[in-house]
Amino acid sequence: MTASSEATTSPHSPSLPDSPAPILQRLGLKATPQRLAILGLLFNSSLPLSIKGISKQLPHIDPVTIYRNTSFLLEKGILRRVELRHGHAHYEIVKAQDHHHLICTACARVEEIAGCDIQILEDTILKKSKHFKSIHEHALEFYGLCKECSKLAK
Amino acid sequence: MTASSEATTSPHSPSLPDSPAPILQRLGLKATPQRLAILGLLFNSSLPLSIKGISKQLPHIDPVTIYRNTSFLLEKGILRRVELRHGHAHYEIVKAQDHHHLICTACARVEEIAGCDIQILEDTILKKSKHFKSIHEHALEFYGLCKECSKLAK
DNA sequence: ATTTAATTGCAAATTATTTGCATTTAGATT
DNA sequence: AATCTAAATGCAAATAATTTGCAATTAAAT
Repeated sequence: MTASSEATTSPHSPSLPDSPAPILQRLGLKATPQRLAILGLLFNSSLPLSIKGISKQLPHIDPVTIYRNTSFLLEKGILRRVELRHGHAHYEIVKAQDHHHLICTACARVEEIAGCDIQILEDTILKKSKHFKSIHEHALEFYGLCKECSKLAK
Repeated sequence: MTASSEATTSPHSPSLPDSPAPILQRLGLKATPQRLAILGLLFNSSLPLSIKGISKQLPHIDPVTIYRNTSFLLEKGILRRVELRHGHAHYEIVKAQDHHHLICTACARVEEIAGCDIQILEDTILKKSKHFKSIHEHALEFYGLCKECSKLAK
């Protein structure tokens, strides 16, 4: 209960991850090899990963452990769940700079879109809303065809 | 095959639904009572419905039939699938004017946000993209707290 | 070295969704 | 109106994603 949180960490907003181990410490989570491996993988991935994707690269870790860790890290705000319409969840590290994705609806290609100006809309939306008080997150994905699939068109 | 499509319908884009029966005819689909009921329900709903939501209001229709019809109508562009993070799909009629949703992450409240200017971003995004040729759809949802849940805050 | 709560792995349950197949039926044809 | 046929339905069973229970293990505090 007496978490020695003497803030030796950087001064930016709550959970801007530096690297796996410090993150876990900061949250008071045990740095198990499984956790470090999962987080490490996500840190090095340029695109969101599915449970299976993680599982394939870390076959010695039980998928249940991956499920539990991802949803835990999701709650803690370290991970974000991305909807790619592939029939299962995908996760990525929450980075300082917000971004979105382009998803090919023909093949499974995903590309990151840098930058995001949506947040500036949020105040306006709330002003117009009848029932809502605050917005803490948004999801924006673009679905289309990648160049390759566009060529194979019919 | 000889669908008597003599365009008595309005002159706007491909599938802007008027009402259940005409839509089905236009697509060459049988107007079964089940289909009409499902479409009718969605037409009258101001918010996206889940399979269960539809099922509850139409208990005499087998859920499998609802699954099959929603995914069929989804492919045909009559319905859109909305991601509310409730653990299952939600569907709504595709209307002329694009819109988005506010979803309370504490209770399950959903509110519609009228209007959308995201499409004007699409060209810019494609110009910057390395692999993508076209965008035909986007999903934008805002997650936050509704006023009621905000009061019950902790 | 000891302790303990957190974490893991395995088995089994749950939930969402899909598929196979025999029966029914909307709508076209006569 | 009776007949025909492909499309659509309902039921049972399969699959896929995710969650839960519990005993065994382990990180990190003492």
